[in-house]
Amino acid sequence: MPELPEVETVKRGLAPAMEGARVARLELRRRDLRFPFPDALADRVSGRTIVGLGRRAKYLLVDLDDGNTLISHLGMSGSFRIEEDAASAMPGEFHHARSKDEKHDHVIFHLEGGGGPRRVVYNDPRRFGFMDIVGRADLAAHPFFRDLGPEPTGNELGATYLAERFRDKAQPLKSALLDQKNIAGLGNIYVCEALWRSHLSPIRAAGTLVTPGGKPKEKLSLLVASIRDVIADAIAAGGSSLRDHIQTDGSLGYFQHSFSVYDREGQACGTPGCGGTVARIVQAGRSTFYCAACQK
DNA sequence: CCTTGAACCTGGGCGC
DNA sequence: TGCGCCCAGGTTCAAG
Repeated sequence: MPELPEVETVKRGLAPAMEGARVARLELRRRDLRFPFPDALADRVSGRTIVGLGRRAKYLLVDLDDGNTLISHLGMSGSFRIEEDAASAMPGEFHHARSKDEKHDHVIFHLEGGGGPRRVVYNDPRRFGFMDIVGRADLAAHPFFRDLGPEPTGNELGATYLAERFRDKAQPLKSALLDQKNIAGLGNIYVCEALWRSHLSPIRAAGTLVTPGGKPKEKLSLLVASIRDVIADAIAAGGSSLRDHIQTDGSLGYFQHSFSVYDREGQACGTPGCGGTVARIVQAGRSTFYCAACQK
């Protein structure tokens, strides 16, 4: 589920509980998620102190005091939650609501220091998530990160860069934006939303946003601005939260209420004066939502 | 090189 | 109540 804004929200939610804490024990409740856990993962994390949390694309990074970084990807259905000790636990209804999923609690950080003993629990019904551990110096060269494009936040992403990547590409915009080598962290939801905001069709060839000389057309600059805006808005809203994704404090996000096209097939397009209807098509095996009337 | 499709896995929703 | 089918935020392979 989690695209960049959700992972960023998870990171911010976990930081108070994890940063500066000592991992008394890392508990692995099975031998794998999508991939087998790396050798001796529990031993390599247990006893270490967490010096900070980070994020790259859709990856959560847990920096340890021995120079290693635990890498966590939440796949489609991964989530973290914080459990304080029983004395200060949430009311019964909350416990009841989550108890049925306990069989999908796969990794538990038993933490201590800077407050009472507590647990950070990784839950992932579909087990598309994965974890690895690597020395900080080797992070950028790790296969997960080596080919990633720039973050769509701040000023890292620019129209000139994207023009280089899109030049002469017949690939549809939807697929080009989902490709993590072009931009890191976008997923199905925010690609649909960014294209709608910039009035660009998901079917349109990426190369049509570049001049014959290789410069970004104005439309491409607008797309870059839309991508930055939609990501910033989603982070500001606390990340969206659909179905099985629950934020670390147990509450649901609310940005899904402001989706303009995603999961809105058949509804009226929100572009002022458009009057079109949101359609659902399938591209590369995945749903695309857009308005054919105003996205060209 | 490019693009598509299947695979990984469970659960929710819907039609019957 | 239940069965069967389709769908879901991501990534990685294999195949054409």
